Amino acid sequence: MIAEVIVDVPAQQTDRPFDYRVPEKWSGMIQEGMRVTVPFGPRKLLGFVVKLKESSEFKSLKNISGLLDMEPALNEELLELGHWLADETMCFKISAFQAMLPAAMKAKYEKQIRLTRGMVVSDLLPELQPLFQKTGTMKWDDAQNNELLPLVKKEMDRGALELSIKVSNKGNVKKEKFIKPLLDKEGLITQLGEISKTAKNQRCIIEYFLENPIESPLSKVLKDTGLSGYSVIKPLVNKGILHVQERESYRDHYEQHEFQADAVLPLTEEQRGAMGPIERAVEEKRNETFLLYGVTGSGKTEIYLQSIKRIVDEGKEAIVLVPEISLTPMMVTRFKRRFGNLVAVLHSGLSTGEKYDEWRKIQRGEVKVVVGARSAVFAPFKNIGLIIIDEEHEGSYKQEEMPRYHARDVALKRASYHHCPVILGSATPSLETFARAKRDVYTLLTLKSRVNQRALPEVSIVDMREEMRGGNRSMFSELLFEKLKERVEKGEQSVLMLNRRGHSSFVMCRNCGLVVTCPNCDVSMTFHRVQSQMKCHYCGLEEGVPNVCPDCGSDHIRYFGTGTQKVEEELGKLMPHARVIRMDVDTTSRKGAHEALLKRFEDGQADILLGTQMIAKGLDFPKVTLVGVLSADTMLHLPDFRSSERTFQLLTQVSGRAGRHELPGEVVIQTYTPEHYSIQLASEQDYEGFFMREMFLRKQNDYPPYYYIALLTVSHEDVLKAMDTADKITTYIKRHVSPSTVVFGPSASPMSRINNRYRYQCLLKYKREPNLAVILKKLNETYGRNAAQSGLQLSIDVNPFIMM
DNA sequence: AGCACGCCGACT
DNA sequence: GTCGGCGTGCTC
Repeated sequence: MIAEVIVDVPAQQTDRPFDYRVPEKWSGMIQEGMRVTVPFGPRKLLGFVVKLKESSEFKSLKNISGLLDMEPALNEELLELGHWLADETMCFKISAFQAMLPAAMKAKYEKQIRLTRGMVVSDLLPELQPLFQKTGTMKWDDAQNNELLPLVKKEMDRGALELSIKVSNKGNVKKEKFIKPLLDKEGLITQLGEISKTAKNQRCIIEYFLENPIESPLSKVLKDTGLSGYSVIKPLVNKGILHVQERESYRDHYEQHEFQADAVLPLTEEQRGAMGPIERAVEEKRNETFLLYGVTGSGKTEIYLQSIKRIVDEGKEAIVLVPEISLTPMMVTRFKRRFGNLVAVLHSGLSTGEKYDEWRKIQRGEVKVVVGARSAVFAPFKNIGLIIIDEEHEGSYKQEEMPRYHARDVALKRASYHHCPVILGSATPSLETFARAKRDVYTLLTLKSRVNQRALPEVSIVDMREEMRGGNRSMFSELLFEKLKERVEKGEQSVLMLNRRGHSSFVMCRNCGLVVTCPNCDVSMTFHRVQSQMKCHYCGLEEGVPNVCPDCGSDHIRYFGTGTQKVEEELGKLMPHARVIRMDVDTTSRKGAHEALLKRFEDGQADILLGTQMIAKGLDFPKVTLVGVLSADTMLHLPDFRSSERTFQLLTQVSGRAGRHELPGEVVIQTYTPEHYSIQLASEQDYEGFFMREMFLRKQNDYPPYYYIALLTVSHEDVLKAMDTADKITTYIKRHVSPSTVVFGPSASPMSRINNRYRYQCLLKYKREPNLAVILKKLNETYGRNAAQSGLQLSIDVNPFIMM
């Protein structure tokens, strides 16, 4: 038998199957989708079997050298999905396959030295013999560190030793010892009498099993008895008193938490109205896409939960995608309470091992529901009954690295394979989605009212230019400051949002106007107060703050703009009594910090929660009655056609944070452009008004959803090379596309230089471009080919989410 | 991506 | 004469 293998080399020239012979001993075991190790040139690599066949065109085949899986890592559906993903996003097949699996299943390559076949340990130099005694191999690094390489070299020249590469899983399966008594109560008591009085620890263990005569994990036994190490147990096992068995176990991130089952909430009339069509689609196994369009607080999650319940009762599985930042303990708790241990959770807070274990639970069918961020869309379920994408409009569903996929597209693809419905949920759907719902491509389900009948909060817009003219130079308008003070006095909570981290956004010389910019990226650097450092948010460069202007030598250096740190500082001055929690990338980077801060706020340990966008999503605190947006326009003027849409969505989302419970809520939006439609309409919570307005503009400018777009970015350390190549690419495209396609460029990218690489781009807008795949593939081949040598990088993003 | 092969410059 | 620079091309 012959296997076609995609090898673990992400390069243009190796992005095709290579044929290998399957050794006789594995012919019954090997299956498509399994990971294997294969010799590739002088190396040994991981590869995926994509096809099994009887014969090969190729004459001198090598053998597959090892199996890494007992079950296919990718089942038939996922294997096919991988090919589709590679085609669709223009990425290498190997990258597509790896993206669908947990990082733990990537290859770990270890150089090692091994005894040549036919050699025995005693043939070696005496110094080396003990090292090879056990396994006949040793790690290359160990040999190097212990200065053994000269000896090893000698033996290698003689042919006694040889170099080999060990290929293994990056992550490993956790094994745990389980201990149980082999004797009954009587027997244990007898043994207790026979053990010497000095063996205190052994007696302690026996006494433990007298009280708990059941099998327990070793870790539990040790913890309960306060002893440490297996060495205490071993003699008892040897005497035949205890029995030990090593078994696989799962690392459980939520081990410490207990989740009490909760009751199914009664649905409102409106919710039931939305449930009906979903239930019917589920019943009829119809591949229908729903847009569940409901204001914040309208009870979308309960609809998800009850739809999933039906699926699970029928023995089918469900995938729920949630944006990374909304995957809060609150959200997890809600699912765990309803579905207990039938839920797997996948998010970035888990360790590699924990993610691997959740994946294995899914693959083995031990769980029926997955709640997770973007990559959970690849959950290896075999019988999917429903896929849900919450906060459908969120940008985090689009992966910005190599397989540049959108989870929504993958979900729709998988749903069509499984003949199951998809629910897209949002209070502010993306224009693309809402347009499709209006054209009946998706079924629109609307939830107009909040579950508890709470009115939407009252929103005030403050014109900061007026404030400025009125002599208020602080970052708080009078209105916001008054309201904030009032809340603090009343003991109610407020949320303040500013979508910028750091202290001030930039540092400028007032004498010559120089702005401190990153030497690698041509973007202004951000001042961070705590470390008293300038940071580049794109390449991560950190530098000290200049005392004098590096250009003109003037000491009139001033900090401009406002960051979360500066707001915190000013709040401290203006309202010394208010307790503030600041939440941004800097205070939440430590694992678990995010949760801890929110918990503190929830427990009422602070009056004000100050943060960046991350506080805008999904949080639900009963005591929050005021939401302040310090500067609504920060993201409005970015060179991206979606900036209005994103501003509208963000403002609508934060506004929804206020007054979700008994107390009525208020929102204050500060802005320098109060007349802008996305700010006006967000304050009125008028999604449909915004939709109409924005659609008109998109139509005028040939943007999605009227046109599809593809963005090609060329980067090179040399400006001329980058410009020149972008020019050639643009010319090529112009010559080959159909007349209805519009090609822009080449132009400097809005981020003209990142990490010392100059960036030029070319943009295409098209309605139907039958040649697109061929053209892009061709470009990828010609310019991606010698990427390493020429230093040129070409990135192709079909349907980009961020234009920069 | 690695790694070998291979063809031209400055050295024991 | 050789060691070593990195251009070119191959890996079943």
